[in-house]
Amino acid sequence: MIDESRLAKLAAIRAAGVLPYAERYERTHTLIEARDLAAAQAGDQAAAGQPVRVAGRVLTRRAFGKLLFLHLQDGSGRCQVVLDAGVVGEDSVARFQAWVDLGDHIGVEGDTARTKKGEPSIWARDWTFLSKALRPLPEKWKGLSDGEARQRERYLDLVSNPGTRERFRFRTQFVRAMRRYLDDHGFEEVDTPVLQTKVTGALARPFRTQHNAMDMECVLRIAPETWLKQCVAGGFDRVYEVARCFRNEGMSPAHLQDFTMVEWYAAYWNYRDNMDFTEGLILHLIDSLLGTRLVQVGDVRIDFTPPWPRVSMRDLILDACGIDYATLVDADALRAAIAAKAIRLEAEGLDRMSRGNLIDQLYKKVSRPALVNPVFVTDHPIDLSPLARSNDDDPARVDRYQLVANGWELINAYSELVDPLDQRARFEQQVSARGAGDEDTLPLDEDYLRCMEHGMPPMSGWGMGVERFVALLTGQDNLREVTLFPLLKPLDGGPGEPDDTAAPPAPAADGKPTEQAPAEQMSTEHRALLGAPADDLDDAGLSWTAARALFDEWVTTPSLRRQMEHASVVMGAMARARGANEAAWRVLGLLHNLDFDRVKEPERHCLVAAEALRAAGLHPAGIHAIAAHNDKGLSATGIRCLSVLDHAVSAAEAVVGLVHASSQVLPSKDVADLKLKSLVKRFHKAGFAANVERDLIERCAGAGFELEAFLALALEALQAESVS
RNA sequence: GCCCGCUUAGCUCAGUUGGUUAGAGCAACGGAUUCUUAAUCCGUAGGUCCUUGGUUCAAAUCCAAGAGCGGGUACCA
Repeated sequence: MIDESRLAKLAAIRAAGVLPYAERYERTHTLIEARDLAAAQAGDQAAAGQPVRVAGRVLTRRAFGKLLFLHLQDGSGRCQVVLDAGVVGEDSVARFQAWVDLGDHIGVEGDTARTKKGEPSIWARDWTFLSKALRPLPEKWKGLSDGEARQRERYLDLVSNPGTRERFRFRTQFVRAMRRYLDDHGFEEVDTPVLQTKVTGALARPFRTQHNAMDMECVLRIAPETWLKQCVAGGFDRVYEVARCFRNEGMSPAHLQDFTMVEWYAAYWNYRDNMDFTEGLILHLIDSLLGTRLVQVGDVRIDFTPPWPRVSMRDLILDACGIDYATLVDADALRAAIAAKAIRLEAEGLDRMSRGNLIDQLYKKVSRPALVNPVFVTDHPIDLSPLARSNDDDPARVDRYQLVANGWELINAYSELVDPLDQRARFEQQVSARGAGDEDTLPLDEDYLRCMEHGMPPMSGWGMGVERFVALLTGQDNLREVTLFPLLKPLDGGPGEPDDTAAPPAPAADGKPTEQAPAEQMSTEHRALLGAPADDLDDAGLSWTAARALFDEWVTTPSLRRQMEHASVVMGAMARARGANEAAWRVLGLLHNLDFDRVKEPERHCLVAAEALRAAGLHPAGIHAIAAHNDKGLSATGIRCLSVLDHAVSAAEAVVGLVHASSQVLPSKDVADLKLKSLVKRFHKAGFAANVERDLIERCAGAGFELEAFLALALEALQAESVS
């Protein structure tokens, strides 16, 4: 809800000739710099201060009539500002009281000094209005605590909860420090594709999307792995990427669908070199950013003191439950051993599960939850690692490790598989596993194989979930707490909180306000199809050329083509008269009867077109406007003529028929000879051109035109068109 | 996907066994105040109790369905 009193203040500011939204403000100090200057002074405001210019958001205010204390906050932190009528003048203080609300931004020019009570402050000599806030800040003491609000309106969380600000600052510093460390150790940062044609680099389900121009389905990457290894093949000996990845899978506190992974690869290293380097990197990050190797997450204390144990998965499981999977060579034997130990795995489809998956499930059940302090879990079974190098002594396992802490997998690393024949065999095994019903397998990647066939150096690398690590180091148990704007379902404009982006419904032709049809009256597909009404469009979503091409493809009957072209002309004139987007309005006019040649039934007319127009990219509100001109035929869908644009399309399409009919009865049959007076007369003569729907023409009122003015506008536009 | 929980003023929260006109603090508005820092004091205004339907003489409260969010679990690496 926009605050009425704030709007009134905004108006008062404007009325006084002051810009409520300033263009810029020259700062000399951040608030913390200014505060530190003041703090360094003697404890008395009489002491000569430093002149400063600062700016920030007004967070608190304590007014004593002629003396006013406030706290400003900028990116550095907070500082108290004192507005003393004896210094800035009584007018200035009064203006502040009348104009400034908590949440506004102001600039302050003054001198640093302490107050009588010793608070480091800035004594204003002048202040400047910088930006008016129309909505209030959250509670000033307790901040914003509602979890959903904190995610939906993260800016409020950031403004009012210092802990949130610090956490996201930490994330920035973490990534920055990691980049610096990698840069300092000979790594080069690259960017590889997010939009790709093949699922590659990990075992996960992708998000799918459509590439229109190339007419093909694409996927968003689940990992940058194979691209980075191709970089190494190309001669980047050490390479890394801070890679946004997308996995279309279940949500949980430890899984995001849209997350950041850092991956690096180093030529000539194996996974043991990798572990050594990783221990150094992580300790560097922790030491430089936290200053302690003890991290508290909830009740759990995690100790990063090195060296971190390196334990094979086989030993971990053996220790935890006495099962040695190395002696159990097939899935059934392992299943029997698990059953014999009365261990209950909760996963589904256990009886069909492969040996590798069973080992993985067993590890997750009996071992991983107990791993609190960092551990390198090494030597995974080969089944689950199609891109990792198999062990030279034991081909059933791979040279791989995961860094685990707090029960979370933080890093996944291996000696990379660079043998193209082995890699091809692994891919083929994946493909046959898929054939056997395992959905999450890697498809054969011929491009990647080809690269490997050209020769890759031995190498090792890893991927780290940035959110997981940052969450761990900031003591959070949910990754959303370290994601600035996590994905949330949109709220439809509920009562008291209307959708700010939707245009208000325009008055109907009779001048009474209309209401949007109840959503439940529309079928789901129609609702999706028709979109929300709008009074104007910033962008039709479809160029004139593209619209013309559709028009040529769909509309063949000459009279219909003429009618639609004329409607476009009238729409253009209406847009000009209203100062609306002429190009967009013309497109709507040209396309409004797109499917009329193909669809004759009134209850389907416009629906077929709507589908095609949506596919072509036309703005949903434009589709709504076009469909609304047949709202009688489409009444079952619940669509109604609501916005200015809706009314405009109806009026334009109908008036064209009246003008045409009127000009046809003239001796010359030329629209140039048609007089407005006669057009008006024929409008009111019901028998004349009876199938021209007069009530549609009257919808011009809903687009802001008097009837007669609208007829004049349409006539003039069509006459101008016919001469040109 | 399934199970459980939460949703009351812009924010933070009360609200008894179903019972008068749904309350408080902050924020807002009016007033007092030249050293406050969660300022204080006096006064005013602010509500679709998430939505819809039901039970009842009576619903924020009970029931049902739906929405959003959270937690668990499964799928999934």
